[in-house]
Amino acid sequence: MEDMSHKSARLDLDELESVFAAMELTNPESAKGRLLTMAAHLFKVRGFDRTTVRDLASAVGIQSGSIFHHFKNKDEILEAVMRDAIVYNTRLMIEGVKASTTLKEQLLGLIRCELESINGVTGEAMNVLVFEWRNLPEEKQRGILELRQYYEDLWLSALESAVEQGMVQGDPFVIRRLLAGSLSWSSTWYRIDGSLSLEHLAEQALLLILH
Amino acid sequence: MEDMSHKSARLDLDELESVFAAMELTNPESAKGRLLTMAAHLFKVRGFDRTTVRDLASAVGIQSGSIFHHFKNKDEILEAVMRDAIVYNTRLMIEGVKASTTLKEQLLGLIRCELESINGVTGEAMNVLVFEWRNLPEEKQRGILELRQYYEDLWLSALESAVEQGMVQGDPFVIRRLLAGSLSWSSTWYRIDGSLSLEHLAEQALLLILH
DNA sequence: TTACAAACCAAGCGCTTGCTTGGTAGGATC
DNA sequence: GATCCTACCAAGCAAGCGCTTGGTTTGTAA
Repeated sequence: MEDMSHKSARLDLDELESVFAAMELTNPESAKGRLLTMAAHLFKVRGFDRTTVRDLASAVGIQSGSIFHHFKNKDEILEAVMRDAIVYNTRLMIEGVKASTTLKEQLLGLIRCELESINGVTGEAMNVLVFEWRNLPEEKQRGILELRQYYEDLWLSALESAVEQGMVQGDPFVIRRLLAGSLSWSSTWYRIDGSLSLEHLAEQALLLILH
Repeated sequence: MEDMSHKSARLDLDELESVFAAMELTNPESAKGRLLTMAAHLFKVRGFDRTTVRDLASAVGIQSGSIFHHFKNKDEILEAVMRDAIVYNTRLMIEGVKASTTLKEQLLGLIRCELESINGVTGEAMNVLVFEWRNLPEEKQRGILELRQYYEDLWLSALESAVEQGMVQGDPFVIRRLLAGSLSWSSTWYRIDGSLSLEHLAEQALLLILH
């Protein structure tokens, strides 16, 4: 049995770094990297279930059976996409928080980071993380949730400070959920090359929580 | 060719009423109604693709082939769930708007209505509408979008008034999208029988847009 | 040159899927 | 009491699915 005296099995920065080192999503040099990028793309536009291993294989120019040289099964591809998406963006968030001096700046930084993660280069993978969650087997969900915790803790501690200082009204947990919905949902309507800049959108989103 | 001089083919209240009369989702008397309720349930918890017609059939106690006496194919079940969910909740919204006197009250009413639609009795069907959208064939998406327009127009006109009066800051369209994300997403974390009442959540959500 | 592993191919197996078919039970209508 | 219609069953087909298998190519390093 595991020690359950802690609320959750937190992972520290070192662990995060080691997982980061194994990330392949953004590496177009390796076959596995290309497979993951294309998987993120197809999983986003068609959904996980409607994407067959034959679709994925022919999209990267190999035979369907060859996929299973790189991944044990289809679920593991989904897991890898999600894991890499989280790890990559958690690193960006940590850097963003470090770089900001005021609390307001920090909140805006977090919002901008999250908007970029879901509408920028890793957008397809993050979309898969958000909208294909149910397709991940439960045991693998737990592992991904653990990775996500680091990320969510950054948000909660920032919001707690903001509430203490009277910048934000309400329960930090509820506010985080409401805001998370707004930001995740942006991928369904926001176009990064449209007339609304991501910076303006981030400021509008910051207005939601500030009082 | 249709007349395309109008931005969208708006449907009026009479049409809405006639579609409403054919709604079966909430009718446990008819076999079709029970089928739709169970479909909404299964589509929500497993997703459309992972719900087989055999699952659905055995859940209502008939043979899998018998489903196709009521629906031409599986897609039409999804469409019917979505259509009934929209029509039912649009009616509630119209009544809510009529009943409110002040603008603030109207906004709170719209928020409460949307929260109830997605977390209350029609919650499973509304969840299917929001999260299984991609699984609906494109031609059917257009029909459902048309139904949704009435509903979205209610929101936009209320927000436009609010911006004019200085109650709300920003572009009504963007604000509506951000808020729609918050409210839709609530189904993933909010429990209607938990410690946070739906009324309190609605007030917290209203705080997001008010300034 | 040989040795070896990683990357991939060609073929197809076993299973599940949406859906079809031909038929039956039971109630309403004339 | 014959006719008809709605709601269903029992059986199964064709297609598509994830994944396996045994073998071949390709790159690397001794």
